[in-house]
Amino acid sequence: MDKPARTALDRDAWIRGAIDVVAADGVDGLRVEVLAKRLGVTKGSFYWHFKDRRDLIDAVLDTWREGRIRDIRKQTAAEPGKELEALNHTIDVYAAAKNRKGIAIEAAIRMWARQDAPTAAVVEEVDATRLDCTRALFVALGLPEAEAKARSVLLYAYVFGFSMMQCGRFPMDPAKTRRWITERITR
Amino acid sequence: MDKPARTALDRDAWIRGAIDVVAADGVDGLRVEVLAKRLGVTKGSFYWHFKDRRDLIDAVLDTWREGRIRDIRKQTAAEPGKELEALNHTIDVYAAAKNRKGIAIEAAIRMWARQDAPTAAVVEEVDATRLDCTRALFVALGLPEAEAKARSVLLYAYVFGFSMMQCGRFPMDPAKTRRWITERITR
DNA sequence: AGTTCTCCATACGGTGACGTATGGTTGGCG
DNA sequence: CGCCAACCATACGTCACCGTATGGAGAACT
Repeated sequence: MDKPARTALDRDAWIRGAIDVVAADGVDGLRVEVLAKRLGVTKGSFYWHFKDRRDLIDAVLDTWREGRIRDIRKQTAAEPGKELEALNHTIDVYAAAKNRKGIAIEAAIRMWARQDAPTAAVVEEVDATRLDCTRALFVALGLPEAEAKARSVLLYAYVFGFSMMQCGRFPMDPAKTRRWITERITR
Repeated sequence: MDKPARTALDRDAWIRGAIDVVAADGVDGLRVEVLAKRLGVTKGSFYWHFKDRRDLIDAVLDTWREGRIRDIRKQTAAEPGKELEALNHTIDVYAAAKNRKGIAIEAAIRMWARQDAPTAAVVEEVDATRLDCTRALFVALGLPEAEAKARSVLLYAYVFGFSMMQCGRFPMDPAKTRRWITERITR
């Protein structure tokens, strides 16, 4: 009889801690011994749960990918006839940048993806899913395929670029500006 | 008589090499001994030209800041009456992403800015300049101040977000899509 | 009660990188 | 010719981190 319950939980604790570190210092800043100290244990624990540092990074990546895909699916879910609300909601949620940690993780993983091909594939998958979800909403609104695609690209590039720009400073642009931009993208 | 000509040139060679490394591996990947090997010399040379690693990073940052500010000024320069062309040209140049290395450097420095306050200030300055240059073009086109600002934010966020998205893959969107988006932003 | 399995601590060797100290080479100049 | 300054190589001590080997401590099972 295997009882991986506690083991699985501890592995997840490592992954959660790793995600915090990645958000703060990037993937390069993710060091086994440093993370161990943060968690109040030693390397001995780590190398029981993980094969090596790369194994942890892959686990972080997997967790991130599934979380992001589940999230975009949830945010863009819309009952028939409420697609416009869903789009506005999506822009609001993602461009609001209320979630600083999420943005930091996104930036870190994207940076890491430049050097690591498997990570690049994960990022590409997340991007494709996000583009597809919003594109589907525009299509449901009756727009032709080409325009729906163009609008989804604009939406995503804006939201993403915008969140990347304000790395640390306060919003800097009034709600009025955001409203104008949202209108411009969705209508 | 001081003859800093050759000295200054060699220091610049180090900076140029450092920029290449930053583009490829990020600021964290910028290591003194590794860069020295790349340049065919040893650390001895480095510590003659620079105080320490931080000194090199600051020099890279300075070079980047001045280059980016000069570039956006150049790209957005427009004779009276040709502001729309200038805007289209700007979007084309920056979103075309023909310059992969430039994008990589931008991403790396932005990532680094999350951990380093002085760098964050530099990034902020570049952002502000870029936003201001495009905003001025919209104002020259007769748009009210608020809308000019909103459009410049949309333009910049799009261009920047777009270039960040395709980290490695081929364009993926037809010229037609880009045209539609450009129209949407500028008119 | 003894054994086994899970989980973690400790100790070790190895590597890569930082910054310093010091010596050598070259070119210009008195 | 001899000297000095610019420029670089070599050698050194130090540190952070990786991954492994090994030894427990405690729960769980028999």
